[in-house]
Amino acid sequence: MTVSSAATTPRLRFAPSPTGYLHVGGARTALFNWLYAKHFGGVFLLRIEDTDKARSTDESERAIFNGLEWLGLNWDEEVVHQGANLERHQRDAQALLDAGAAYRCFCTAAELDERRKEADSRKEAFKYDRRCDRLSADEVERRVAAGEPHVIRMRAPDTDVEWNDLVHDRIAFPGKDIDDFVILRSDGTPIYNLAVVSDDIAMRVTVVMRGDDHISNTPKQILIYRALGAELPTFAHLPMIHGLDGKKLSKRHGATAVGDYQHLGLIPGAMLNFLALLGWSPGGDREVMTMEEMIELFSVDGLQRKAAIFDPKKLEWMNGQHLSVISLEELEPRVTPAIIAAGLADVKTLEDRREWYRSLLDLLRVRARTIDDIVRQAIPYFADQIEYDADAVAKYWKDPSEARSILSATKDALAAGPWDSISLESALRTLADTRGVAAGKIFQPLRVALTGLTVSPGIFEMLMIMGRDLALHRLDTAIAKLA
RNA sequence: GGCGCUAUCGUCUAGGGGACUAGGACGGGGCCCUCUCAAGGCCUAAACACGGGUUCGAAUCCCGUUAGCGCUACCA
Repeated sequence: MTVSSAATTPRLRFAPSPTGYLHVGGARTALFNWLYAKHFGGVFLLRIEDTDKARSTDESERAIFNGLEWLGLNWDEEVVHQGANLERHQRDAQALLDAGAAYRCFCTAAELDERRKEADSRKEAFKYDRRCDRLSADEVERRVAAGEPHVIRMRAPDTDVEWNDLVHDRIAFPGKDIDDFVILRSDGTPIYNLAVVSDDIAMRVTVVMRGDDHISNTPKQILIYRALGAELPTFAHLPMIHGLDGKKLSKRHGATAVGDYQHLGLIPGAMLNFLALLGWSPGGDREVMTMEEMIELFSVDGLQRKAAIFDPKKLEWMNGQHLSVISLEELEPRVTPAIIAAGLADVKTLEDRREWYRSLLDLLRVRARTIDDIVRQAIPYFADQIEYDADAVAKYWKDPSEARSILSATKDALAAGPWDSISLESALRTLADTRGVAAGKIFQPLRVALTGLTVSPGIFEMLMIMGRDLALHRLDTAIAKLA
C-alpha cells in the first residue's frame, strides 16, 4: 500500500439518495463538505446514490441539483451516479470473495427472518451464525453450479475496529458486535456499504463527512477498505438536526426542504449562515458571516457533536440581517422575480426606473425579514389603487370630517412648496404648529392616506420615494373617500 | 434487548483545570431613540442533567447513573 503525501488535495463528496427533496439536514452536510473543501483548497464532489431503483426518481434528483445550485454549493467534476457503477461493485465483491474476505451465503431472506424473530423472542441480539461459511468448497461449488440463489457476505474478523473521527475523536466497536453483513444481494446488486466504499475509492475521496447516523456503518466500511487493500479516508460524523420538539426533523415540523425556504422568501446566504451555525461555531461571538468569511473561518475544531434543534425564528432573524447587509446588486435580482410574480410591476418598468427601484428596496429592506416582506411593503409604491386597512382607518381616521380637514390642509401644505424632504418636513411641522397639534396627528392620517396602513417607512422618505404626483393623487383619493 | 453517539440558559452556542459572579446570539420582558413599524442602543430573567472520583482547584479530566438520539435489512 502506498503512503500518500500529506500534500494530497482533499476530496470530499456529498452523496444524497434521490428519494425526496433536498432536506435542510442534507444541505447542511453538503455545506460542511463544501466548506472543508474550499477552506483546504480541496475538491467537492456530488454523487447520487440511486441504487434503490424503487425509491429513486428523476424529479428528486433535479430537486437536489436545484437546491444545491440555489444555495451556491457548486460541485467540481461530473456528477457520479452510483447506479452506473454496478459492474465495479460486482468486481469488488468478487475480489473480496477471491481474497477470502467474503463468502457465499445460501440462506434465504425468509429463513433469516425466521431466525431473527426467534432471537428476538428470546430477547437476544440476532447475529448471523455463519453456517454458510462452514459449507465445504465442494458443496458451495455444486450449489452455485446448480444456480442456487445466494448473497455474498463479508467475514467480519473478531478484532476491534476503531478510527479517529474528525468530530468525535476516537470511536471503537468491539469486533464481536460486527455481523457478517451482506455486501451483494442474490440478484447481484450491491448493498449500500459496498457501493459506498467502492465508489469512494474510485472517486479518490479522502474525507468522508456525513451524518452521524452512519457511525455504525463505518466499522463495516472500514473492513471493506482493508480487505480491498485501499487506504482509509478520514471520517467525520456530523450531528443530526432535530425539530423544536427534539425529534428528528420531519414533515411534521413544517418546512424541511431547502426549496420551501426559497419559496418562503429566504436568501441563500442567510440559509447557509444559519445552517452553518447549527452544528458549527467559528469560536467566540461571531454570527453573521458571508460565504467568504465562513470559508476562511471554517475548522473541524468548531464542529459540534450534539444534535441541534432547528429554530425557524433565528433563521428569520438571520435572513433579516443578511437582507440588510448585502449589496443592492445582490438584493435586486432576488426581489425582482417576486415583485413580478406578485403582479406589482413588469420587467420593463423596473428597468426604466432602476435607480428609483433600488432606492425603494434600500428603504424597505431594513424592516423586512423575508423577500416576501419586501414585496408586501412595496405594494403602495406600485399599485394604482390601495386598500385601506380597517384598523388603520378606525384608528387614524376616526372622525371622517376631522381627518378630511387634516388631509386637505396637508395636501395644500405639501403642494405649496418644493418636493424635497427638508421642505416637506418643515411644511408639515409648520402645519402642526399652526393647528396646535402634535406632529403625529398630521403624520399618521397621512400615512394611512398614502399606504392604507399604519406601518411604513418614515413619512418623508416615503413622500420622496413616491414622488409628488402619486403622493398628491393618494391624498385626493383619500379626501374624496372621506367626503 | 444489543451496540454506538450525545449531554452549558426555552433554542443556537463560547468555554478545552484557576481569567466563571459561566460570555454572546435568537426568542421573552423592560427602557431609550421616534411620525408608525422595523432597525439600532441599553438593561433584565434564564443554563454547566445527577452521583462519585482525580486535583490545592473542575463546566472543563475519569467512572457510573439517567435521559435523548442513532443503528441493529438481500434500505440508503
